[in-house]
Amino acid sequence: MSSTMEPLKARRLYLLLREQILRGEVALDERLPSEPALAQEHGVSRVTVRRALDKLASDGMIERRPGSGTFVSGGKTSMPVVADFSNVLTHLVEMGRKTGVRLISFAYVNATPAMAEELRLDPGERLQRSVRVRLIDGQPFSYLVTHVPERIGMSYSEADLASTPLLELLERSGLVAERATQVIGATLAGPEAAGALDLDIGAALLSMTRVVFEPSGRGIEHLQALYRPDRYSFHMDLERTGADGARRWTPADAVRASEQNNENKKNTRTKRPPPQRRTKP
Amino acid sequence: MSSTMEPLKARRLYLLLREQILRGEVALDERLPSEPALAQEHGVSRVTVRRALDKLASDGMIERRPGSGTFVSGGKTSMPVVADFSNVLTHLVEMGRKTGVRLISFAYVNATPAMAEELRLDPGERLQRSVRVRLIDGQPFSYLVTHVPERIGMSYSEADLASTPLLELLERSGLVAERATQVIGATLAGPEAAGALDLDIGAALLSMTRVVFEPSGRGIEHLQALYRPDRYSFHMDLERTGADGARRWTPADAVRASEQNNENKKNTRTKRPPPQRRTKP
DNA sequence: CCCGATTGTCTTTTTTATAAGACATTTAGT
DNA sequence: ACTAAATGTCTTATAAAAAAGACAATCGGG
Repeated sequence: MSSTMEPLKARRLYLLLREQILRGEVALDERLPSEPALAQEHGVSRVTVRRALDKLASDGMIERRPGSGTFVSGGKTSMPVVADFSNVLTHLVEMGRKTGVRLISFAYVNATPAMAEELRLDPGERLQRSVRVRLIDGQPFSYLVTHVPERIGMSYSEADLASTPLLELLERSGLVAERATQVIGATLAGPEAAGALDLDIGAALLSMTRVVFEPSGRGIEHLQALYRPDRYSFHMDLERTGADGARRWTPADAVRASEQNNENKKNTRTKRPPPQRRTKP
Repeated sequence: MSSTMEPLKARRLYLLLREQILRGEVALDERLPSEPALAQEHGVSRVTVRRALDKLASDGMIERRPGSGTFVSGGKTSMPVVADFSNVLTHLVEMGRKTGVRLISFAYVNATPAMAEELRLDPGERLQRSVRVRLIDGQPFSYLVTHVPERIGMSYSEADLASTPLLELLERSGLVAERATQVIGATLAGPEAAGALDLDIGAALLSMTRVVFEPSGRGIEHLQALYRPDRYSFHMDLERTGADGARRWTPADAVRASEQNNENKKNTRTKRPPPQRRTKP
């Protein structure tokens, strides 16, 4: 299965160290082996080790102190902006108000066969296609490609799109969103998405595809969303209800945006999350 | 933000074409530009174009016909094994029965500070750490790293782990799982996960971190799961309930495993999904 | 204050990826 | 059967990444 397109050695080592750190195999604030040691251990040159460490440092995962060594610096400093889960979409609407939106492109296109099928429309039907980027604190965190049937898209303007969440626009114009399907997956960043999200090409992205239907069964919105996983993730709290025979997990809460953590590699000494644990009775 | 670790040209082109195909900018079964044309268009040599196309072909995204050209071959042939959403975990338990499990490693370790905090335990407490790979039809689709407090882990054997889902083992030994938190994100495959999941290093992975608590508030399971997004994804169907004033989206269904599609590059002519659309009334 | 070990920054050589082109093979159409 | 255009497979030259080593700058500890 592995093709000949082997990653470069530096990238390989980067991903290896990254995996170890994320998994906690190297504890927080612990010193990594020295560069010469890593070079020998992995059978590569020090230049290569250095490139891998450079990338880790720019990710904010390690901190390098000349003369002392390189140290693991708080891997997961994600702190929440919690929200309700039962209303995933509603939450997104509300969040749309707090965050900024950049409209990248806006046009009318013919539906591809695949798109038409997903929206339960006739193939070749005209669709309004818009590409937007959502920002939080001026930092992009999601890349959204939306397709809406032309006649529906006519009910709002291009300017509306840059300021108001789409679902709100749709309901405002009398449409009823009754059913929706969502698929959450992962993919690699292509040049477009990477550029819009200020990421390297080939970075990991959280993807969500959502199709919203009106009571008649016809689709009124097709959304392909790509998220920077370090700035956005899906959270849910579950509780077990019901007796032992018919036990169930019921959602209580979900979808939260992580406030970005790193971003500035030369910041004021990595703060690690407070221990805040509880002693046993 | 972009570091100096630029992807190679072949990889860059691969991700570019991949993005275009997934986004439907090149329709299904349509012919791509010829190799020389692509080379000129992107300012690279034909060898590089060729390497990018090789990778796309091994992903099953394109089909190359000597003398004719290269064609897009059904990008998303994912077909379901649907399940209920309200009981995400229950579903996983049931699915555990249908799929195979390979136990990769099994050991007792000291809790890292981060792990102890997530489980609300004392730092340094002994944990049972197990690494498993879940298979569906003999193909790996998830890589699971589980941490369980030692005394709890004692209640079952290593062999149990390879055959029975962990949550079932826990409840079988009298423990009550009352609360759980899940976080869904995305990450890049390191060497370990990539090897276990039969993927290239640097592939995109769906990640889920789950922590289960008993009524006392102490954690009894910490699961770090990595999924191959082409074989596993989270699905949910939502319905809008309630009146216009207090409209809500309520989940109806979720978590499904896609039956794998490609995998064998030399298979019996790519079958494309049946059109199966509906005509308007 | 010095010593040893570390990261930071060069240079030079070797290895690998890419570029450029020639030519064979397959296919669809005339 | 022939032709035009496509992929498949080479060869050789160039550009870029990696290896190997030297040396300076910084830090911590004895």
